[in-house]
Amino acid sequence: MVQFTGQLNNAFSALADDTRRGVLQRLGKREASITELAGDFDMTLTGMKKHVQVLEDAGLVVTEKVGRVRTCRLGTRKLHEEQAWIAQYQAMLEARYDRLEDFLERTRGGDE
Amino acid sequence: MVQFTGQLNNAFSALADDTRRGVLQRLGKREASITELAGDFDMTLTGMKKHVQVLEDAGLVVTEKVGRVRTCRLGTRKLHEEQAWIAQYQAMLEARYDRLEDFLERTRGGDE
DNA sequence: GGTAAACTGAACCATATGGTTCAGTATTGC
DNA sequence: GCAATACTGAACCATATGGTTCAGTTTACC
Repeated sequence: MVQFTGQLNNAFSALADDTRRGVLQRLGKREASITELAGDFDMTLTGMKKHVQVLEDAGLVVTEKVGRVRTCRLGTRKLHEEQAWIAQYQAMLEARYDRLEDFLERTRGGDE
Repeated sequence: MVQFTGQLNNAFSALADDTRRGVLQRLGKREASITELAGDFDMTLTGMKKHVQVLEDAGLVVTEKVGRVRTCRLGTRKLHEEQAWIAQYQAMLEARYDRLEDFLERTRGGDE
């Protein structure tokens, strides 16, 4: 099996934070510098830089420094694996529910 | 707006760990005691207890103690909000892509 | 050439996380 | 009643997280 788990860990933990989810939505509207993002989320440059770093490590954001400003944009990661994991989990829940239904059906048949 | 963000934080951070995702899949097959889970994941009882606590706080697992054994089962949380967040993010990416396409289309028309 | 802007890195801080051990407590079964 | 089982709680540990300040460095602009 490929090393999907590290990717899942990174992305899920990147998403487990208000500020970072906010930054993603903000970058959805328009690219932004660190300064802009720090302003929008009322945080120091250094603090925002760290969040951006986390998002970049998770592949959710790419940055490019030209001159003295670093521009942040949404990355290539589309959260397909994360979506797939959740979908598979839900399918499992469904299957369990079906088995329960089935069980109740058979039990009812036997009891009555 | 309702306080969805705390739920998202809890669930995403609960999912950002191999062991915990493993426990969820394990519990999908069959309910289990803390001892069983600790054995399956080669961890102390106390360690596993903490993971189960995190999952329980996120609503992904419910536990019930009868006699001296605490049985763990999958909870009621179906990750719909998390799935929705991801879907909305992907929709945003799509929309951006469409706008880009549109832009390129218009630019090409003007340039050629 | 000098000042301001934008970022960066190191250091620090408080708290959280993921694990352990150890010392209980409560239940079970002989 | 006693030993073993199953869990629990406190304490501890190392490292990570989310933030700060402060002291640079680089770039832009008058």
